[in-house]
Amino acid sequence: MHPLPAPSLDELNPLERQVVDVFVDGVRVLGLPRSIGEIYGLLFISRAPLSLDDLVHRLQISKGSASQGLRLLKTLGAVSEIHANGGTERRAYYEPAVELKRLVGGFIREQIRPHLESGKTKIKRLAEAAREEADPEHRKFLSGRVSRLDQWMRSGGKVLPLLQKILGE
Amino acid sequence: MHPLPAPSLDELNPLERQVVDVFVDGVRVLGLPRSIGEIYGLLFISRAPLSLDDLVHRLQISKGSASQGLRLLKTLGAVSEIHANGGTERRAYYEPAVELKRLVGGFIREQIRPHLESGKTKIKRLAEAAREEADPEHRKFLSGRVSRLDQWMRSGGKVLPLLQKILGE
DNA sequence: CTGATTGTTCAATTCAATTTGAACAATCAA
DNA sequence: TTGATTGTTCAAATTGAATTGAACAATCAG
Repeated sequence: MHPLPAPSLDELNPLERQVVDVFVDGVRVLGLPRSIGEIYGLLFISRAPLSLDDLVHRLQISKGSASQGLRLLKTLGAVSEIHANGGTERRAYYEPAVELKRLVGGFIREQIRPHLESGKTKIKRLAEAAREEADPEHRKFLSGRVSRLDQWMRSGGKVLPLLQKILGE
Repeated sequence: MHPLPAPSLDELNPLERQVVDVFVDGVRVLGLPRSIGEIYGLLFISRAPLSLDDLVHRLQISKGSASQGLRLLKTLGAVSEIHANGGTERRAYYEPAVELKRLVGGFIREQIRPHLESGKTKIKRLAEAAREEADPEHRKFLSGRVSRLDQWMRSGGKVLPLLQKILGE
């Protein structure tokens, strides 16, 4: 009479499902893995903090995924770990950071800045390579392009703190 | 005496290779495929416009990849197609757009705005779902979270034109 | 100590996005 | 028309990133 397994009590309700989907979509735009969106999304719409096991059961993801996902979210400053009982309890629970400023700041710091930095280094090397071009006309062209690249990087560096500032209001 | 094939004349020289790598890296941050970075990068550092076949040979990518890559770059406004002889020549050549403003504008228009739009729609549906929660306390919590999401979207919408403006200087 | 609980690590697998390549259009010259 | 050239499309193959899951710490209670 019951050919299908009973629905798990852990399943997400429709609202939770929708919210999680919004975040799954959102993080894809940012180039982050789906599990990150799932985890943050569920935390975001849950009234009480959730444990790693809660996430594993409700999202039906592996412990490994949950653990790694939480680690990334922590380094992004997007979730914080709390221990009940004034920090004496062993089990950790997680809450989302919900201030846009904080989220954007963490993302910029962890995902954008490192690329800007390594970009600067590479462009220095490019500038040297361009100077070695024999033909003066072509050398001029190459230097022009390299310095444009450099200009882009500077613009990026300038705009990031501004972004954080604007989004912090 | 020559156990390895002679190096293809089409290969990128070291400077070109470096530039292409910078762009490959750059577009990955933006969530775009490697081929996009390769194509744009080579155009960026080439003095003369290149044809599709030039790209295929020098980057050693398939015609399909080159064709699709160029299409995306055109919709982003990052390359323009030119036909010699006042537009009478059949073969198309491509040049990169090198103004940061234009590049950022195209990216925002094609890759960011659509997500913001669809996000808004989803959030409207979320707001309805939240109103259906029976428990008043929990309903309050849910509405709070949904309206925070809405706030984020608005901030995003506000910040994009500002970004374009700042980078256009 | 032993067993239970909580969380991490990482090699192997899975999955999704990109790339390929062959077939197909479209345009032109002879 | 035929053949050559240029470019597009899309199913299939490839590749690389995310996920899994089992083994391994680490911490605690009894």
